[in-house]
Amino acid sequence: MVNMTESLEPIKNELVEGLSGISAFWGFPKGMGAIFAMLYLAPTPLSLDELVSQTGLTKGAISTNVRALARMGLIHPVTRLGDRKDYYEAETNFYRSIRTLLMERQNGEFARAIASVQSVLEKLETGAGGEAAERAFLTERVRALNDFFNAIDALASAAARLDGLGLGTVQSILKILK
Amino acid sequence: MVNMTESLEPIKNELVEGLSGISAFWGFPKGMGAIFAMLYLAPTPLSLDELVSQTGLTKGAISTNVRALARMGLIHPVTRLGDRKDYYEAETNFYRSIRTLLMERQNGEFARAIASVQSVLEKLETGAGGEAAERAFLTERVRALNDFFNAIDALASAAARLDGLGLGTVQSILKILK
DNA sequence: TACTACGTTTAGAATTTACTAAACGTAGTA
DNA sequence: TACTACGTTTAGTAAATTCTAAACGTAGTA
Repeated sequence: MVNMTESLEPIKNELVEGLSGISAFWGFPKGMGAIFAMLYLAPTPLSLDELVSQTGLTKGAISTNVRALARMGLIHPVTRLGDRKDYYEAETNFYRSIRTLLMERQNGEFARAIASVQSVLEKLETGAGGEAAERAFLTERVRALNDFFNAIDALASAAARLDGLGLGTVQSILKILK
Repeated sequence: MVNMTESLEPIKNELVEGLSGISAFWGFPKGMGAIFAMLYLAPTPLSLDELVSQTGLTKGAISTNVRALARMGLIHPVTRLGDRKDYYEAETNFYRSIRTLLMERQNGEFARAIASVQSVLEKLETGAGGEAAERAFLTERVRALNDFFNAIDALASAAARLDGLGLGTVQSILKILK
């Protein structure tokens, strides 16, 4: 008799390709999406070598992408006593990952960008000079932008703190507010 | 006497660079961020040629990026009677833009990716074959993923419908839920 | 010490991206 | 009709990205 387990392979592959596409859409490497998908669909943590054989990427690529995914909190390293291999498992709480990603902004390029908005706002609010009406207009616009970033941040924090925000929760929020 | 209005220029430039950085961080062209920033800081709609002179990009680049920004709902074309030029102004409700961007997914690559998750879920729920335990595991994981996408979508809809979701609103939500 | 089994880093290739410069299409105007 | 003023498209280019292949570093083991 044929091993019936095999009938799930094509379904897995379909999802791997789907997540690769989503990854690419958001500007991440396609391989990164594939790696995450493999881990997300694996019932048990996978080693780097298992990822190599299942994704077709080389060790180097896996190594790099896996580190990036871990920095974003989308996967977690797992070490086993007496086993030199590193294993990885997928984070299943996506909201927590979003939060991690937003925290990550405290370093790097994104951080300086956000900080620059904040700093521009302060300069506009405290400084003098420039034509009054234009200054007021700019201040208002920059303030709105700054508020937006803060709101997103707060919302992501909230979602992570609630350990996820299901469809039901979102619908409750809607009901309360409308 | 020197024109004092000029003292606002460096502040504008700082923000333009900040938004360019944010744009790049999210995987969009830097120039796209710059164009949006110019429009967002302009008290009145700007023409394509004004954008050319203010950003230093060429007409072609502006034309392309402006179209992409409009598709995402981050800017809007403005036409004036008896004026052949096209003008553009920035959308100031960012939540509405997010919503537009998520609607945009109904075409293109992202659409097919999201649809594939949905379709995989259906196959898993209705189909047979494969080992029972593994099938159950996969179904659960894919269902969680699908729920996540739906929740994000619902939340973005809500925010757009409320015409924005300020810091205050987010804090109210938090209070209610915690 | 040498050997093995790992993960990481590097050099370079292939691909993709984001732009420029210039040709092009088109709608209004004389 | 030709002319002008615009936006769009195209061909080509420079730079960045993402990978491969292979060298490398290192920690355990004999």
